[in-house]
Amino acid sequence: MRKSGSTEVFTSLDDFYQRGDQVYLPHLSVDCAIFGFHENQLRVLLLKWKGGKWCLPGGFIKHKESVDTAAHRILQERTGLTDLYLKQFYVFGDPKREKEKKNSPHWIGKRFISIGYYALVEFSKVQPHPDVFSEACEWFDIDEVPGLIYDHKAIMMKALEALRFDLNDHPVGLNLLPKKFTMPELQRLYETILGESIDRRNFQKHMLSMDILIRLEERKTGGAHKAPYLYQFDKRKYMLALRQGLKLGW
Amino acid sequence: MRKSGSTEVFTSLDDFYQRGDQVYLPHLSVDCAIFGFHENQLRVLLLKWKGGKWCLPGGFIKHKESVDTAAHRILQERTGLTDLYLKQFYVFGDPKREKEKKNSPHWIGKRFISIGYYALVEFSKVQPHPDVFSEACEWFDIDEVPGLIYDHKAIMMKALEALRFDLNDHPVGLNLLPKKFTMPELQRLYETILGESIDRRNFQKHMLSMDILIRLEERKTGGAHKAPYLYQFDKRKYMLALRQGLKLGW
DNA sequence: TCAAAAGTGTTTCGGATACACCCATGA
DNA sequence: TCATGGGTGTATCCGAAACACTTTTGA
Repeated sequence: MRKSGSTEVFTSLDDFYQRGDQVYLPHLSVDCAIFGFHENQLRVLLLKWKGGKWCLPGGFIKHKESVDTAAHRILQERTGLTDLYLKQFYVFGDPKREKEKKNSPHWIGKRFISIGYYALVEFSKVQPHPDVFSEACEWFDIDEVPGLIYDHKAIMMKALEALRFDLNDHPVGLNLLPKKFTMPELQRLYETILGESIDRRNFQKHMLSMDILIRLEERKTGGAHKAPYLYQFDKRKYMLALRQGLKLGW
Repeated sequence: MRKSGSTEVFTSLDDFYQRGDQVYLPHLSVDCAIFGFHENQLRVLLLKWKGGKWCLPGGFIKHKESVDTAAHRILQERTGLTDLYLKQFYVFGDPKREKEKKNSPHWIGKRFISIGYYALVEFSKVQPHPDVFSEACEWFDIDEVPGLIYDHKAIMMKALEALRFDLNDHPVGLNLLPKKFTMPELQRLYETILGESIDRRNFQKHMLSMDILIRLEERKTGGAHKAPYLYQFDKRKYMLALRQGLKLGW
């Protein structure tokens, strides 16, 4: 029993069921929608239960641990990343939210209130790791998500909504894109998150006018057509602009 | 022991300390910043502990109760209002957030994670009720708030920030103002929430252009100067506009 | 009668939108 | 050579911001 870190302190899965409440706060969980961007598509990382259904990666909060720290710890176990952008967006507190749950005597069979986070990760840096309850950990295109357990579909949709809402005043591009990217790639990111298409020329003009991008000498070669320039964010100016309340996004 | 409803099931304060965890979820609380608008000032409702310090009204979640329901129940006990606008805005989950707390053997002495809500109420309809722990319940001008226990000041500031952020796409005016109000009153509301002054003429033009206000025949008499018109919101159009994602506020 | 607040304009300006043209590349 | 995608530039429009004048009221 050492597949992931979350149950390190336990000797077996059964032990986890029995003694989990000595380590974790009861009735509280953290669920995360991990977003990545790959091949011009917004994606979300899901786990497959040994039962069969898919779910969002999640975990529990240790007795003396901050909720944010718990979320970071849980995500690190799933993605291998220590430094990812994480944002708490909602609490799901309906006592009936876990439809399929059987009221077992274990602490884990009780009612849980879930704190929802979304994470933005650089797709290529992620190494998906299933946890002890899961047989798979895979990326899904945002509009090809299968049925999920409990209210996880609702949680995911709310996360997406929050992301959409945050697009203009949070470092979304900075955290979803690789260091170097092209203008069209940046545009696709905005388009998939917003779910609408944007005029190519106006988008470029707008982005450049914000003075947060650095155009590199290189161009992205290998494409079938004219080679686009590569850009990277001017992280200092980017963060400064955000702090000043400037609307970045579209 | 029947000053408020929150401890109805208990026979005494001591009983509440002893058996509280049989009724409420452990480690979880709800704290509310209740906002009102009176005499052209944004105000917040605070409780005074029998110890002496002020705090935000709060409470706990029953075992089979939804978190939203708990927040409504708690607020009703403080304000007497059954129908108020309530929004969950953040979870405060730092294990060190309750500085002054002594680690007592009671459930209530343990570490608590607090779910923050803000409420918008019509000032005149509120009848402040202290709870069993409190000797007073009073309105404070938003920038004259005294020192608060734990991290309640931070919670209040975050609530205010959330309110500011929500101003454009949530029914803020509708819930803070009385049925009938004048255009200058509406403007003061926006100005105090945003913390900036707005051109009188542009504000009026803008508000009227959104087609969510009904001008009444009456005017507000008694003032020292020219009598302003009274308005009320066209609730149907207001809500429709919100649902369509129209930016209402300023 | 006058200061202060309220109602109703007009002018101006900038950012968003729409659209046209040229360039590079692989099929 | 040509279809496709990428880079750059210009005209237009609309809403926001700036600003002027009149009206009402109690002191």
